Amino acid sequence: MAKNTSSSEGRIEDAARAGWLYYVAQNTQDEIAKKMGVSRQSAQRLVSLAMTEGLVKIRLDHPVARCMDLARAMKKKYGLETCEVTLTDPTSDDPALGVAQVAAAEMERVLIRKEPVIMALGTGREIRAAVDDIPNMHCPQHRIVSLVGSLAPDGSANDNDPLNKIGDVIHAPRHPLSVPVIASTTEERRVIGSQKPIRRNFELAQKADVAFVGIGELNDSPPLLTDGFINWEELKELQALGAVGEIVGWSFDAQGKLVDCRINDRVSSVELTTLSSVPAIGVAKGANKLVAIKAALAGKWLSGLITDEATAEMLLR
Amino acid sequence: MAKNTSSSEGRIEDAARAGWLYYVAQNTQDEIAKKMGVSRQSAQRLVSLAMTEGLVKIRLDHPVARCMDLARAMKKKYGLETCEVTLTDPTSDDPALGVAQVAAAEMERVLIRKEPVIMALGTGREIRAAVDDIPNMHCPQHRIVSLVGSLAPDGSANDNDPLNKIGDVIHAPRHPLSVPVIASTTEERRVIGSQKPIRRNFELAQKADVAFVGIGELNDSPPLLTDGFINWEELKELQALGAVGEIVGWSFDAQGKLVDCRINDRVSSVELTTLSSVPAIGVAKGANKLVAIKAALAGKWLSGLITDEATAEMLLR
DNA sequence: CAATTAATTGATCATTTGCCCAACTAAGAT
DNA sequence: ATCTTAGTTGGGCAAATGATCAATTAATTG
Repeated sequence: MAKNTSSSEGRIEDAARAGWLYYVAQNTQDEIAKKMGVSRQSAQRLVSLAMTEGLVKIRLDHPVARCMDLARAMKKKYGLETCEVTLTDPTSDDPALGVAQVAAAEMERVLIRKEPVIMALGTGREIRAAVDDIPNMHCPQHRIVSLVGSLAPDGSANDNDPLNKIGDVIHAPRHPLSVPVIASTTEERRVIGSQKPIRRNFELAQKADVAFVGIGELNDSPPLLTDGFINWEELKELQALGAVGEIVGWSFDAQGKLVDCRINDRVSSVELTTLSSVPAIGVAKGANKLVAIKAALAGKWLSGLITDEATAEMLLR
Repeated sequence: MAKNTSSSEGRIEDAARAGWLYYVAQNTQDEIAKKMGVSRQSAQRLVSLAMTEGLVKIRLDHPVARCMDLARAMKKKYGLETCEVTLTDPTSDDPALGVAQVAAAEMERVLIRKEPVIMALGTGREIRAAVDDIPNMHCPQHRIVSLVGSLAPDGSANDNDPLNKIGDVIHAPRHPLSVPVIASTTEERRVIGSQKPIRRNFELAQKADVAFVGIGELNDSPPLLTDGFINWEELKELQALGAVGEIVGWSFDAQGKLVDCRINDRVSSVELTTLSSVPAIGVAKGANKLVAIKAALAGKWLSGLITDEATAEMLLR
C-alpha cells in the first residue's frame, strides 16, 4: 500500500479511502487500519475526517407518509408551487438540520440539468448549510447569482458567503454582489443602485430560474443586528412598525407587507418585488421563525417552502 | 409521539424516522429510543432495518486521484468513451462491491433527465446490485428494456430480474424479454426470434440510449452453468473453442470474437452486433473476470467500463 | 546544532453499538 | 380453554467506537 506520510492533499485522499472502506465496504476500523497500514486510532481519525470534510453524504430515501401529507396540505393552504417537509428532531436546536439536506438535494436537482440555468441565493444559515451539503459537480454552464450584498458593515468581504462555496464545489461562474447588505444612508443606497455592474447583477437575478432564500426573524437578536448591519434603535424602530421577518434584508410585517421605513430604504439587495417572476424557495423551520414564515407566506413572497414536520404542523393550525 | 404498534407499513416508516434521527440528526440509539418511546434495542433494530431496507444511501464524494488517473489511462488505452474506477477492498469477495454503487450513480444520472430515454439492462450480479442501489424516483417518461431473457430453463419467471426491481423503484414502464436466456434448440431460437412482441423488444433495445451490462467469465462454474442454461459438456465445448467470457449470453474468445458454435446459435438475447449503435457500459471487476473483461474490450463490445482500482491496474499492465 | 513548538501517535478508558438468548405476547389451531 | 407457533421485547455481554492525554516525532527558529 502506498505511503502518504503527510501532505494535506494525501491526507484527504486517505480520508476518502478510509471513509469508503468504512461506509461503503462496511469495514471495521481495525480492518481499515490493517489495510492502510496505520494504527486503529489513525484509521478512526481518517474516517471521522471523511465525515467532517463532507466527503461522505448520507441521504435517507423514504417518503415518510406524514411528511408528504403535511407537504400536500401546505401546498393547498398557502398556494405553494412546491413544498418539502422533513422530519423533526425535537431536541436539536440546529436551525438548519434537515431542511439543509433537503434544500441541498433540491439544488442538486436543479444543477444537474444540462441546459444552463441561473440560480439565485439569499441569506441565512440554512442556505449556507445547504450549500455545504452539495456534492462536487461540474456545471460550468450554470450561473449563480447573489441576491444580497456580501460585504460586512466594515467593508470586508464575507468569506462565509454561500456563493463562493457553491461556486467552488460545482465549478460554475458566480456573480457576487459586492456591496454592503444595508447601505449606511439612503443616498449611498441610490448611488449603489445606479452602478453599472450592480445593475447588471440585478438584471441577472431577475432572470433567475430559481432562488433559494432564508427567512430571517426579527426578534430581539436577529442576524441583521448581531452582524452589525443595524443597531438596537433601528431594530426597535422596525419592530415598532410591525416588522416580524425579513428576506434578503427586506423587512415585512405580519401581513407580509414591506414596512415603509428608513431601514428598508437603505437595503441594497435585489428588490423583492422585482423577484416576483422568479420562483423563490424559502428554507426555514423552527418555532422562533414561525411568525416570520407565516408573514412571508402571507406576502406571497415564496413559491416554495422547505421546512420541517413540527413547523408545518404549526403553520397548518 | 404517535404509536405504531405494528402494521408492516408503519414499521418501515418508523425505520425511516429512526434512520433519519441516527444518520442525519446524529442521535445516539438511546436518544432515538427515548424520542420514539421504544427500547434501546428496538431503536437499534429500526436503524438496522433502515439500512437493510436500503432506506439510507451513503455515497462518498471525492475524486480519489489515483482512481481518476486509472480511469483516464483506461480510456486512452482501450478507446473507451467513459470509464469509472472505484476503490478496491482487497479482502472482500463481493463481485459487485463498489462498482454497483458507481453504476447506480451513473444510472441515476441518466434517469434524472427530463427527455425520455431508453435504458437497456443486461445480466449479472453487478447489474442487479446497482439497481438495488437506485433511490426512488418518478420517471414514467423513460423506458427500461431487457437485453436478455428473463425465464429460467424450467420456464419460470426470474423474480430476481433487475428489470422488475428498477421498474418498481423508478416507476417507469418495463419491457421484459419473456423467453429463456438460451433456447433448447436452434430451431426454438429461430421461432422465438420471429415472434412479433419479441421482435418489437429487439427493435426497442436497438434504439436504446444506453445499456448497462455485466461481463460473465467462462471459468469452471459460470452463472450460465449454475443457473442450468448449459450443461457441463456444453461448457467444455465452449472452452475448447476458446470462449473466455460472455455478455448477455453471447460467448466470445480472448480476441473478443463471438465463438461459432451450437450454444451461441441458441442464445435468444439481443444480438451483440446489433447493439453496436448503443453505448454499452460494462460493469465488472475482479481478478477472475480479468480475461473476460480484456476480451470484451478487445472485441470493442463496450463503450464504457465501470471497474475497480485493482482490476484497472491489471488491465493496464 | 540546540531549543522551542506544533503535530502526530498510540495507550487507556468510557460510551455506544451489535447480537444472542430467554422471557413474554398475540394469534391461530386443536 | 389449552396448546402451539411465530414474532417481539429487553437483559446482558462482547466488540467497536470516540475521546483524552501523555509521549514521541517532526518542523522551525534562533
